[in-house]
Amino acid sequence: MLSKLPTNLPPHLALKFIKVYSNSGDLQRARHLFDKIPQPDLPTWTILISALTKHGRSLEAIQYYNDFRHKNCVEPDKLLLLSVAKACASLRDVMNAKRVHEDAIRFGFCSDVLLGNALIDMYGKCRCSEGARLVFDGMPFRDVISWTSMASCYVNCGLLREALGAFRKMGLNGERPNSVTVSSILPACADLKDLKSGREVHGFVVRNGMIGNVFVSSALVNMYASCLSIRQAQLVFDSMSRRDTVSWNVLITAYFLNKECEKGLSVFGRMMSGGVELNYASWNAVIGGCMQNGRTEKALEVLSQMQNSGFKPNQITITSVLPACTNLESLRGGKQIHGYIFRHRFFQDLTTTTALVFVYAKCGDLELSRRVFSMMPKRDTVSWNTMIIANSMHGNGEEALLLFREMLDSGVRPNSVTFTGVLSGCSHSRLVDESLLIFDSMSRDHSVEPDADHHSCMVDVLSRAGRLEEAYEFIKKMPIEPTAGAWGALLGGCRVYKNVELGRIAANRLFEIEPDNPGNYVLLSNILVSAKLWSEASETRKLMRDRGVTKNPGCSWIQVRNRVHTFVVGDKSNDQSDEIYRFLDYMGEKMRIAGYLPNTDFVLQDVDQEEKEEVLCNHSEKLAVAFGILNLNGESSIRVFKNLRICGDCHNAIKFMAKIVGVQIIVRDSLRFHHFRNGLCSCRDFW
DNA sequence: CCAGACAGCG
Repeated sequence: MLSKLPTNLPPHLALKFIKVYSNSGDLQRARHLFDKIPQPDLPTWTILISALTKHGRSLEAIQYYNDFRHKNCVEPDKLLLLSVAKACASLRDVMNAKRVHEDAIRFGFCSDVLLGNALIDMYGKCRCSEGARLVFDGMPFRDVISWTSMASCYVNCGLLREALGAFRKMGLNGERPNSVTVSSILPACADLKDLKSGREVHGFVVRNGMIGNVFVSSALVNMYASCLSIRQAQLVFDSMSRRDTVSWNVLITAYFLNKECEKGLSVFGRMMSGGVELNYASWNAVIGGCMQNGRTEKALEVLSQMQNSGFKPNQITITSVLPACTNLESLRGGKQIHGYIFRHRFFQDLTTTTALVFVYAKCGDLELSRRVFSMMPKRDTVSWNTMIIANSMHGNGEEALLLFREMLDSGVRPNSVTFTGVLSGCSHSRLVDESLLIFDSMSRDHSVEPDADHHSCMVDVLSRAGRLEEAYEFIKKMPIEPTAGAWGALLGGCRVYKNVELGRIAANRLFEIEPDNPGNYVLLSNILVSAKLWSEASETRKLMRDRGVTKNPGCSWIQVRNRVHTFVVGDKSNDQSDEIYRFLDYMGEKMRIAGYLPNTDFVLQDVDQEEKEEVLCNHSEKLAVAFGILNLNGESSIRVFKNLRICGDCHNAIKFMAKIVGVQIIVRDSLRFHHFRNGLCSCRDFW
């Protein structure tokens, strides 16, 4: 067909045909015809470029615009620049945005409000507030749209206070905000959780009769929800005369955000039975909401419901349910979703890939985590943080530190999470001097003020290095109130280095701050027992009992093939229990020969020595490890998960087991990962 | 020429 088109048309006819084709959306023909014209005139360029933009073919529009700039001596007109500005906005193409801006200045369109507004909007979509400001400040006249575009640009750039400032200032400059302004500004109040400003805007909305606008009222519901004023959110929703899918989605999100899962689910139910059209955001809001509230099983149930309704999980769905694979510690599930991500080419997306990096790390497979990270085309603060934290969890402080330096070199700015990650990595690897340097540089070089967690990390660094007095001094000199994290770090150090005196001080503070945490009583009791202060140890346990605090039952689990097998202390409920105990007996003998001595300090019950040793053999982590070894199936490593900190005797015993059996044993306890290999643990015995 | 909801890190 194309070949049959007339060629060598006179210009006025070519323009006519290009116009017809462009308007009917047949851009293939329009382009074909255009490309044959040796010297297209301005109206022809404009027609083609604006048609391309209008039909979402922004990349082509920009290509033609650059052609136009290169080979043309014709000046662009306003309409042409407007179209290209729009194309740049939709592609967030800052480089070409600047060219359009340049041309607008060069050809004297600076004083045009319409084009100026379009340029502000373009810069806003490109997240370039400096550019937008330049245009805005240079405008001789500004209207509501100029102000709204500027405020909207600030919101896009995360400059929320500036956005609110623009909203307030425009009134002083004689421009009255319209409903678009209001719905641009409310998300800023929401993100800032600034209920006061939000109410102020709400008042403005009521006074100006904008409440009937569905954009405005949905934004109000969202604002109240973000500020955790769920009743207000519901009231606004109830008062709405007209509601669309987004209004409902916002209300669903509101309840999940306020931790009211059942209400969120029931709103979703009412939405479905009321015949309101569902979209991806509706499903994702429910699935994501369940995930955020720890309702993993429910999330997966809604996921299959979603698929049954003909919605294929999209990038956001996948990113929301990925953490389910860490909640269940299901590496296999993670790999399945990885396949899905790969097949659907969700790989370019930073958020999705970052979530995957984290899932692999949390499932215990740091190698896979590294591999996904290394394939990421670009990385932002969160993705670097994730990889740093992954290494810290696995006890690779040196690598965490290297990644941190690499992150700085690549020009990505660290935030407070970055430092928590690096510092905790340092503490696990005993990198004391390095972490002191980094701690000092936080505020000075990176304008991140150390918070309570960072201080706790430093106490941990010093405590694990055995510098307990220094750690205590550090706590005493802290500019902020020491948290349970700080005292807990000191107490942990006291356990490792058997320091009774400081252990008592730390524990007594902890008994005040978090009287219900059983771990603190257990730790102090362990310290006292190892110092042979039996009566004081039993006093501690009595204190715990008197306060009605009970030790959380320890439990360990391991996934073999598709099933998760769970063990508690002395568990005999597993199908292979007999085999497990026989194996542990046999192992015990071999371990003793290799030099293993049971450490009964970790037994809390008042029983005699022989019984104590027996109780040790029963610990859930030992049972799970034994089960794993018995079901290796040719794998060279096993992964065990435990809900509490690993017991010291088990830690020692597993080192022997890993050496004797010749496998890698990975145990994730409540704090970190331990990689046991060849008689050693990656934590270098500072668990 | 200006507006909304759903996703990642301790």
